[in-house]
Amino acid sequence: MKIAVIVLFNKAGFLLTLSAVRGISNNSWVMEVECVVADVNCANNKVFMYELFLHNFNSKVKLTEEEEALIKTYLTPKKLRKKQYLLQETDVCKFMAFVEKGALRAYSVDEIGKEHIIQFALEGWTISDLYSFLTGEPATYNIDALEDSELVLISKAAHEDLLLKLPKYETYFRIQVTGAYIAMQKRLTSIISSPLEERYKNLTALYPTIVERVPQHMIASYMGLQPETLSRIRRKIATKK
Amino acid sequence: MKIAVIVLFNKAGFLLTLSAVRGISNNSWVMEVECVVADVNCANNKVFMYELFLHNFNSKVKLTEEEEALIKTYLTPKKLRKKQYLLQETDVCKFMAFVEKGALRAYSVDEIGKEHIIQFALEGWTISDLYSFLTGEPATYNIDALEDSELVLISKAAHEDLLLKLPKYETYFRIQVTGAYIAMQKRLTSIISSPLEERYKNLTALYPTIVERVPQHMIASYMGLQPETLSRIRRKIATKK
DNA sequence: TATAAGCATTGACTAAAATCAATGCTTTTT
DNA sequence: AAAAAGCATTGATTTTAGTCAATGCTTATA
Repeated sequence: MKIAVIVLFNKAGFLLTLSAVRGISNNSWVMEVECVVADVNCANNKVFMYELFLHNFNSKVKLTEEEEALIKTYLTPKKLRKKQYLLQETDVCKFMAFVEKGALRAYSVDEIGKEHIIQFALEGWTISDLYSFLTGEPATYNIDALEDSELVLISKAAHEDLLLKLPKYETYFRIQVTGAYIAMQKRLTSIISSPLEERYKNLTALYPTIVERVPQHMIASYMGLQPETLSRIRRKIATKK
Repeated sequence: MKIAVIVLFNKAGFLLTLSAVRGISNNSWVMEVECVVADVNCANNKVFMYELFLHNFNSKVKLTEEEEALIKTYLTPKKLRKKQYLLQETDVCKFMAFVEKGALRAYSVDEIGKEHIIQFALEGWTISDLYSFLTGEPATYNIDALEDSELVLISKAAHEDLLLKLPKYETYFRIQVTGAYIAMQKRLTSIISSPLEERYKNLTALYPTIVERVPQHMIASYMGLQPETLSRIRRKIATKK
């Protein structure tokens, strides 16, 4: 006899339903449920192995098996449900987070309560409040999950230890930060020198997945615009074609 | 008998007058000229020793005397007169430049010929088109001198050699880039989240020397504004007090 | 020393983006 | 299944920044 445990969550990650069905027949409804069960198991129970992180690392600096094993001892896996915080303003940022799966954003909140998105992070990106992480000062950014996400965390202690013990880690980090610097410089150049229409086109060309997966008002925030303005720019582009 | 050679340059660095005075008396006019002569000699002939660069390096990673000597063999001194280019768009950026003395700017030029300043570099700062420098692609920025300047150049070959031979160089570079990244992230945050008045106040608070030494229309360009707009913001701030 | 170039400021006007308000649609929640 | 929340779009209006043109001042050039 098979037992299927049916577990349903809403998108924010709250448990909605929990029930068990015994003696499953082969009608289609139950077949579907079996699929869902498998999915849930996969997302919640399967040991998750830092695959993408290690792949990313190796593509920049090739590691031996022993080095990989060493690094793994410094990593912490973490799952975040949609809307959960990884970091809140005024807390000290204790981690750098590499995204194995999902999507996060970093944003600041101004005096009148408006959110301003400074960074998105999808699979393969790293997100953190680097200033707070490195100095121990309170964070000025909030970081939260836009989708259910799987992260690899590197703590401050791990970071410092790895810098000392594994020269390849310093190389990896150097390349990583340099790339982030160059990308941000391009973004800044685009902001101060390109008309809005160009900026939006560049963004969709450079990061199509972000534009697809993230709500449009967040793209507007990332561009420093009101959602209405971005909507009008999109219409302008669409009608021109 | 003393001989004073009188050499006068205009601000762009062109030689205006060259003459010699023999048998100098002690009246005040000639005394003044003697001072100028000393100054000119100092700026043009004195061997220049990477003092600030090495000081900056040591403040991040302490070097032994031998290591200092090694690094020096990789450095090239260079003087730039005001308005001279260090780098022109479409050329490949061959150097990172550390500013010992003077002031430079990096800027892009848009389709309608407008200049957009992406970075200033005063004493102690490093300036380059990092993307072009690291990839060998044509530069997208121009870099030129705002004042007569003294630079320490690090070539691509020197950079790569030092990364391999001197781990402390990698550490220095990593810290340098990380700092630049954090500073730029703050600038970007300010752009997308603060009203103009705040942005200008922040800029003067953070980099008073830049605001003092650089013409106002260049500050406007750095902020992504028209010169008239910055002028009006300054008046607004001034009248509020 | 006279002339020209560069720069900051101001005013009048135009263009662009923000704000306010309303609608229809989809997704979530109960 | 109904109600609520989130989201994108559109229109009308206000606010803000850009553009064009002129002036006075300082610095550079011939």
